[in-house]
Amino acid sequence: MPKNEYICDCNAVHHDAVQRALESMPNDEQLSRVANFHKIIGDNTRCKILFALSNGEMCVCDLANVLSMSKSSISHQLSKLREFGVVKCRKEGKEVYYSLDDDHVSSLLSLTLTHIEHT
Amino acid sequence: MPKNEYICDCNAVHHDAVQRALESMPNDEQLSRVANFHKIIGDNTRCKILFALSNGEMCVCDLANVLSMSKSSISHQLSKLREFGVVKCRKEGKEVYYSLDDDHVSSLLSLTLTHIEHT
DNA sequence: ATAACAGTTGAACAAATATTCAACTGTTTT
DNA sequence: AAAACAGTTGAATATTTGTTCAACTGTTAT
Repeated sequence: MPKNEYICDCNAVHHDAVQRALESMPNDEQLSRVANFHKIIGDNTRCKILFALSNGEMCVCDLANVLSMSKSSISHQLSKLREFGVVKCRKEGKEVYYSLDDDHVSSLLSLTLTHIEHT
Repeated sequence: MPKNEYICDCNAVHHDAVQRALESMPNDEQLSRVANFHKIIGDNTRCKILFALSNGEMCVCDLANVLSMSKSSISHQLSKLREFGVVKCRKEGKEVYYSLDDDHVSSLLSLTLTHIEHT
């Protein structure tokens, strides 16, 4: 990459390091998915929902009471979580039961929790 | 928890499930830290910075070129990443070299990447 | 000393996001 | 059939968050 193609006006560029980083960089699609995955977990409300669901399935009403929030608000967040494949749901009569779609998420949360603990 | 203490107006509450969720729920402080940790990674720009740094330290200018963004923007994000203990920096003359503060982050990223891959 | 440079910072602006509210499904009960 | 209920949805509002811009710090070179 010739110097004049750089965005930056400075001379302090370490060409080899830049090159290496560019080569090993995941593509845009992968990068967005990684970022979005963390973004979806990176919210207090959704985090709380996920911790609650790690004990087993719950209906919207249960979650509303656990989080002390409106059903509407919970429902909005649940639909986001479902959109990203983090939770799934099953309907039974008037109620809808939500549960974690993936053990990965649950184990990731407890991993993060223990990591946060000793920092 | 008596029924009249519930936020929600509905009768469909599963008291035992709600109770269990409340008992196992991490406290507010822990929860915020877990959520914030994921939030800090859950952004395209910061994610890209972290992937770049997983190859070794880089100065602000290098990162600006890798990401094709302004030094200012990169610097703002770096200060956030540093605030949360994800990266650290070392000064050498006019330049400032950033690196990952914790192997945990790097391994978390590649873990997420592989998880995202087969979904 | 002065100029050039790498990086930082705060304010301003723009974009993304969370919650509320009200209206709406679809299911069950009377 | 009508009423009651669990949950969903879209629009509106409020808040958070990312980038830009311009001014600034501190270091090195002239």
